[in-house]
Amino acid sequence: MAVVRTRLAPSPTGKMHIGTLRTALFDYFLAKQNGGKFIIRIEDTDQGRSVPGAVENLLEMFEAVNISHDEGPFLNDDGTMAEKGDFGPYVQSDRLDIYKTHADELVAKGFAYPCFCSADRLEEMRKAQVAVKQTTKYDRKCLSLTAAEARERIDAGEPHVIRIKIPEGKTEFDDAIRGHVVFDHREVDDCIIMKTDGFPTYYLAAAVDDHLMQISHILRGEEWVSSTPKSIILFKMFGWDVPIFAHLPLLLGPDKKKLSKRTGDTAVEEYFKHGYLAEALVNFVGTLGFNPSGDREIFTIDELVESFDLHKVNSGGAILNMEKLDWMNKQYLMALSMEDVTLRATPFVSVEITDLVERALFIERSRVSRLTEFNDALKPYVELQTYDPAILVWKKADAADSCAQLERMFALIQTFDDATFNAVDLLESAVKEYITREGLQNGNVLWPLRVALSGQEKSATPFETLWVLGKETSLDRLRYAITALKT
RNA sequence: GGCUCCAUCGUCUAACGGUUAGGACAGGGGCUUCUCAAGCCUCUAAUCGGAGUUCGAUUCUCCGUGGAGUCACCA
Repeated sequence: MAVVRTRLAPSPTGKMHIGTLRTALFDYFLAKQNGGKFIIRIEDTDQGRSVPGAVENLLEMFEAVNISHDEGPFLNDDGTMAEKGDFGPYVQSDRLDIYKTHADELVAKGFAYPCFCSADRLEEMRKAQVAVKQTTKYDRKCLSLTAAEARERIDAGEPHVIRIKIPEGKTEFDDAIRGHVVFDHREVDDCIIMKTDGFPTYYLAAAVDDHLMQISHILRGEEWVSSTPKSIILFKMFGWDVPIFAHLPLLLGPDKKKLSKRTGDTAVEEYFKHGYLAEALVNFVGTLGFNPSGDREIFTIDELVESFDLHKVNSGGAILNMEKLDWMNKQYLMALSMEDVTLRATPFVSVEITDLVERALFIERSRVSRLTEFNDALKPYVELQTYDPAILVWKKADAADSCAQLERMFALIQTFDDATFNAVDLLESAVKEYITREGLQNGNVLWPLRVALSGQEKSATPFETLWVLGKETSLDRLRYAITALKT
């Protein structure tokens, strides 16, 4: 098989879209699996829509999800950008002369023609076509111009565009995901390939670059299938080999329509802000429309690279199941080491990161779904929240018993050494041995102990809480609870 | 509306033409248990409809139906 070269060709019009991430992932899977290259190319041919900082944001997101490209723009440590790769430049606005040359070539060959129609005329024309239920497409008014006439008007400085002259016939192609697709050219518009401002449109720029950059597989969203004939026609006009097309199923909102800002979060950045881990997001998005099969749900990125198969990609759109993302995020959270939890949670936490906070984060990581929940989860550890002393009493006991148990615990815990306080399981066995030795019931002891330590009816185990708080704070809280029960 | 694509539990999905149609999320019940979380067990829940091919269709073909995408000097 020839060298696999995939490319992601985003337009810098805002934050990175979650669908863009999925396409990027599949590009990456396919390239890595075949020892190929993954290229990023910036499609900024619409000057009006380009947003400053969008490329930087895109590259930052790539860094965040830990997938790297082989060619294209890269972010330097100082925030400036540089390019890597032998097929640059990788930003289309730096390639204008290339497109101009190619457009001229098509005009010279009679495959394309200048058009002087105004936006107003075009609109009128479309209205008329819609009125008689015709396909809306350019009526080829300017095709009848002679070369001399056109030359004269261009030289006179008249604004014009270049349109491709779609030949008669039909375009057939084998989509790697969808199979055989046929389009009759009667449905294909003489679309514009060069705009008045001298910039190319997507069709021309993408075809030229995909060829020049030796792209073997074009992965893109399903919204592009209907424009595929235009791309293929261009490849053929230039006499180039046509790459393999694969149209990915759309990512849908809860309304089953193409995911938009109205119906859910579309920006990858938003998912990070909401406290999702990059690994979870990659796992989730990377298995949407593609499943390695088997009864597993959690996959590392390398496992996805290994098992990826373009031909096993679904063709139906996928609604984002946010509950499942939460569940998946939790799976990753629970697997984090103490060091990693601290690292990930720190940006979401408003209190100072102390040893106590680190321990609390480690314990709470299996009790939250998203990083944003840590801040609240931390509060009872950092500072005892006021509570009704009545909650100290276990449902099967009374206040007097609870108070007595707390006093015994106070005495017991005073005897614990540093080594015991250094490990949750040591604390647990020490307390439980005492309970057994004294012939007590777990509930009578553990419930008041835990509530006194956490100040909460629902919380982590008393042993975990002891470990987080340390001896001194633990005893303080027990003393407080005992006093509260006595008054 | 034209064109194109798509169709398995509510959602994400699995199933060489032969399975009691499997798994996961969510939901219900239970176990465990000092509470919550986790874990384990369990229940509810799907092949859009109709023809055809076949000994046998979730799977192949056709026709419906439904949904989506697209019809810009945006990508």
